[in-house]
Amino acid sequence: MASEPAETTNLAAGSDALLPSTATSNTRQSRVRKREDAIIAAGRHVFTTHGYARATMAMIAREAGVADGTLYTYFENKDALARGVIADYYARLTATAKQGVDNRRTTRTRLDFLARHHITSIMEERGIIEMLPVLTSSLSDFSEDELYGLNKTYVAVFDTLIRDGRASGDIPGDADVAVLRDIFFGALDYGARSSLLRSSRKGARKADVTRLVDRLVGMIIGGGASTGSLADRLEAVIDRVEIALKKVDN
Amino acid sequence: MASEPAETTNLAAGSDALLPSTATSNTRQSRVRKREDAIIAAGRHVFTTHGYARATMAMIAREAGVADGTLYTYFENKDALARGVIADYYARLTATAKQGVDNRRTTRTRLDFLARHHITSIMEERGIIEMLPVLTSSLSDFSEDELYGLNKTYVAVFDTLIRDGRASGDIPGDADVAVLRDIFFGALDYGARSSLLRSSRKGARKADVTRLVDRLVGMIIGGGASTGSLADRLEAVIDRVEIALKKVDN
DNA sequence: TTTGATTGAATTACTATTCAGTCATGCGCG
DNA sequence: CGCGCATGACTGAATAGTAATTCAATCAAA
Repeated sequence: MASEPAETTNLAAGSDALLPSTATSNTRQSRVRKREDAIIAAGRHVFTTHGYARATMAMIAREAGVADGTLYTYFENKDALARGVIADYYARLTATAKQGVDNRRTTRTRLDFLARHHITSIMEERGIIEMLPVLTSSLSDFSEDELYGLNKTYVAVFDTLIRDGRASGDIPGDADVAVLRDIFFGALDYGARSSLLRSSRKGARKADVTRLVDRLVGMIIGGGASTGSLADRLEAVIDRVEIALKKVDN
Repeated sequence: MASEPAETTNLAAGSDALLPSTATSNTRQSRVRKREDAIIAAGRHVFTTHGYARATMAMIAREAGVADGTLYTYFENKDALARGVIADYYARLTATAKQGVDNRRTTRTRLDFLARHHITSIMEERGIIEMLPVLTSSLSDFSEDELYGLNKTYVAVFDTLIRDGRASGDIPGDADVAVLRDIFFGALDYGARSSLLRSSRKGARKADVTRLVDRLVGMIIGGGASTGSLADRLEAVIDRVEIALKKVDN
């Protein structure tokens, strides 16, 4: 946990974002914080493997090494605990995404990184994301929910990337950023799910990811798979005419 | 329910796919079937509005107009009932998708229809789809699950469309169909969710859908988002030529 | 009359949550 | 310096509420 390669994509556990992480400190405060971390880590694991409904407070307590009741001094209830887990997840996801993007130069490598980073994280902790609908349903004013804000902050990394890419001329077109966002994250989320279902071997999954990311990035950077030059499109049209004419011959 | 416009996109309720629907028949068999339909309809409504966890068997029974215990003569348990609802949903979704595609000529209009059809259905009955993760988690061999098969049959409509489009030269490139599928359905699912959260007005949501679908179809067909270009006009001409040729064939 | 569907009150299971009691820490005071 | 108390953390058995599920009794069609 101490010497983390700065460039890695995965979201190692534990939220040591704040405080100077004095590993030796043993004050009351620090122990409380450690415990909170342990509970969140346990929650992440249990929720990820069992899903919100099947996960029980008892499981989480046991895994965190505390009594059932202790959970309630840290989180008001199961719902709040799950939200805590998600908040921690988003915090790490956003931080590593930002960092990775800042470390690259070109729009293409940045986009490529962000795509891989997202789909990889999703695949590793799919269960976390799947709790979102359960927690937010029956919430008419979702825009006031903290989770909405966390997600917004996260996707802002993408939005900024697109705007910068446009400003520098790397990304053609002027489609609504929201549309590109839907396509980008939607494809990655769906791709993560289907790859996990389809391929059991890790190597196969990696290939799935590469294929999808390459195509997706190409579509966004290239303004469409076949850049849509007039000549290209005319050629496609000519092909169709020829095929149609063939029918006439028969 | 009797005189349904053939061209509509929405998935009217009730699964009258099979049997000649003798509205007057009053045999034991027919009443049993009617009751099953009522239960599925009630389940669909309750699950959609409350989500799997908050929906109770009592609610569904009340809404279906039967006693709690009756549900168990039709479905083994809550899980099976939810699966029944999903199966019915997929059956209708697939049927209307196929029908709509078959009713159009060009690859572009077919793809456009399929995209709108999908996102519209999702937006209307989002809760149904969100039950999937809950029901399938803890299922290591998902590929053996019936729901997997239903989904596969549904997306096959897209796969066929892409292959046909390629054969006729409408769709350039030779990227893995699975990749296009991830992008297509992923973007639509994600777009449905974010539009529902973002826009409360129905008109705004409609605009969201149009923007996303146009862009997405453009990306796959390769035409880009631009409209009214020379190429578009040529394509329109070709459509007319093809239709004219059909008439010649007859 | 038989047979299968239907009923809904009773049962069962499960778990989130509470709380009275225990414990440990760190601080103030002798 | 060391002692004991006040404070807050921690414990886990008991509670409480919720629904899923069962089943003996009833009903209605064939």
